[in-house]
Amino acid sequence: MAKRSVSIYDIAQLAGVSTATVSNVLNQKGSYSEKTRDLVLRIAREQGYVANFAAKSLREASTKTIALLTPDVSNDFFSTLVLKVEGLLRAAGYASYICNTANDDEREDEYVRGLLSKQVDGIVYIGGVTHMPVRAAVDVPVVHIDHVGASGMNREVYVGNDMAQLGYDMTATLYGHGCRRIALVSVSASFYRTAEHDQAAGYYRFLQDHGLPLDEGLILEGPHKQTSLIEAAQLVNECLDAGYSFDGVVALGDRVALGVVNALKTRGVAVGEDVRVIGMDDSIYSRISTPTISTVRRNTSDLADRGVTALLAMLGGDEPAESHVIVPHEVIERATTLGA
Amino acid sequence: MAKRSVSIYDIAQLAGVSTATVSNVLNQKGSYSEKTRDLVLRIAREQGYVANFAAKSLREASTKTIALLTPDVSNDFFSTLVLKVEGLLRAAGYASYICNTANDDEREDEYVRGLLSKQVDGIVYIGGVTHMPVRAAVDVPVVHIDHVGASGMNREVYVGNDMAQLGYDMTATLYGHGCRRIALVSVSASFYRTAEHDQAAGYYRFLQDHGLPLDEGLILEGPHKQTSLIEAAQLVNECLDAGYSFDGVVALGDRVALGVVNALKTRGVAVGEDVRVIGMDDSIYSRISTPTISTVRRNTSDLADRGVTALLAMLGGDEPAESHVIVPHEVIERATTLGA
DNA sequence: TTGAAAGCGATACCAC
DNA sequence: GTGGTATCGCTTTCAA
Repeated sequence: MAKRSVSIYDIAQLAGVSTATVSNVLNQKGSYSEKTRDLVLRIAREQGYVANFAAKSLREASTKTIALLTPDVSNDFFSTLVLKVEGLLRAAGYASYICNTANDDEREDEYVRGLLSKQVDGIVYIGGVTHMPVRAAVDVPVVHIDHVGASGMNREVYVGNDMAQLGYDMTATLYGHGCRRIALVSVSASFYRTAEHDQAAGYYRFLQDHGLPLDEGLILEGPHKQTSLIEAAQLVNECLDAGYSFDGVVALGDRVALGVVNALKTRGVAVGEDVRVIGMDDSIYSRISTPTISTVRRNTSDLADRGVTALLAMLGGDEPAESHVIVPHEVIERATTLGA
Repeated sequence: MAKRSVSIYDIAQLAGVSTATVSNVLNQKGSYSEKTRDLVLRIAREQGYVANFAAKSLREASTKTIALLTPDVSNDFFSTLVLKVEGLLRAAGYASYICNTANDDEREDEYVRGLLSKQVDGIVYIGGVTHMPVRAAVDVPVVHIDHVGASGMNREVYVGNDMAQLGYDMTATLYGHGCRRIALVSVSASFYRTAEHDQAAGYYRFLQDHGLPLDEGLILEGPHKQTSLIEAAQLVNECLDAGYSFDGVVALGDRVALGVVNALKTRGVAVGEDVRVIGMDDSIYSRISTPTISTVRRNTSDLADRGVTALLAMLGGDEPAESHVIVPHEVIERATTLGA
């Protein structure tokens, strides 16, 4: 089906030289006269020559391709990360193969198996949680960016944020504005499971450090059976209907935060005054909301950058500088904590 | 760098048979005894054999891979389409190679050239506008889904909506609610250039058909230099500040609509009552807004389905049933046209 | 500077 | 039912 294209052999024939010479010219390797170079190049252009990637890969046992495994490209945060990683890799001469695992273990296995057969030179996990079965068979360098899933392979690097500290800082921000009854809202289910646990741990630690009581009624966890937005709103309503009250909300995600804000607004609560809310990821949701939502920015450029740097080092045969890279985060205060 | 994997030859040695037999067993082709089959399969499994994709592709001059070219994966509508197309192709045994062109002609050229050398079996353009230079060299089947860019190749199919009719219907919806001074807001720039022109044409035609005057002051076009959201809000403010007035807004996109709604709300206009607004794409933006935004749903499942069906037909060597497929759209009325 | 030839891994034709 | 072998397009050594 694919184009029966002109091969290096055809070019050689037309130029009256050998395939070796053509290959040299095309790859700017070895030596050749200026005359042959011009001739070969001209003919190649005239014939519309395009190198056969399969042949090249077969011969070189390398595809100059990196697989990007992400649970959900339609997620704002992940897709930004994917795009940035792709850009950096492209600049380094690597193509990216984007794989959407939909957080489905089986699908991921299938992918990884396929990727191995496709001879990808490396793998970058972006976001989500992974199980490990197939991973054992992988012997290309692997980088995890904001991805949970220890495995203990040799050429492997983790890049991410300090999620516990992040949860701590979110809580601290609210506390700084005078909040003393702070709720935690998550619609985790399985998606970010472990990462969310870390954040929750930070929240718990802050409460403890500051002598605030831990009220089980203020820990709102949804099963993530519907849109985060709807579910978060529901959790808030159930909580308030049950007679609990709070003056601050740590929302694990901007979508969740938006749901919380909407629910509060509907109940006539002055968000940013009576109740302060902070979300996470600095996504579009936090910016389009009225009032605008305070959030935590995790530097995607940094995450991508550090991850790719480590990967390229490993691809070059070097040991990466660190196997665990922590990128700093930054609290962005907006109307839901600063008030009007 | 890539795994120095067990080859078919190794399996043959260990099983004491020829590579031909191993290949047959592995591909369930030709004939072989049950005994050899079990033996070969067992050894292959034991050795963790994975077929070398490059070798296979080289030999078969086909990669069972389809390239998906989209201008912007972070766009809600496109990414949904990409995901659906990918799913359908996977089910048909094809892998997808997702390429983000960022609507950059040069980058697209680079991609297409690369794809050809990678021997993709087909190309699916999803959204956006394309120029054509490199396309001339392509001789694999091409499908355009919601994509503008005629080329006139032989194996080529267009799948999309009737954008002019869509613009017409949007206007008609507002008209049906009594609107008579209807503005058109677009932040097009180059992105959907032609598609938006079609929609605008539908809007013009409706005005004409119903004897409404065309007021140049109500045609708001932004250069798309910033977020659609911000820009749309700005356009609305400028328009109103200039003394124009309107009772309906056709927004070419839900993000644009959201910007319009926000601007109006800020100015104290009762959206859905004094001014009615309709957007397009039925994206998350139209659903999270307060008030919820009326919109036009373009059936992504249908678009993906029709496109993939046509592609598979062409890959199978058949002529596709139609070269231009128009998928119906559907107006979804919400609070911004129905009122409270 | 240039070329002949081996070989990457898998497939498929054609004998046996 | 099974196996020898040419072949896909390219890179790379080694000689000339």
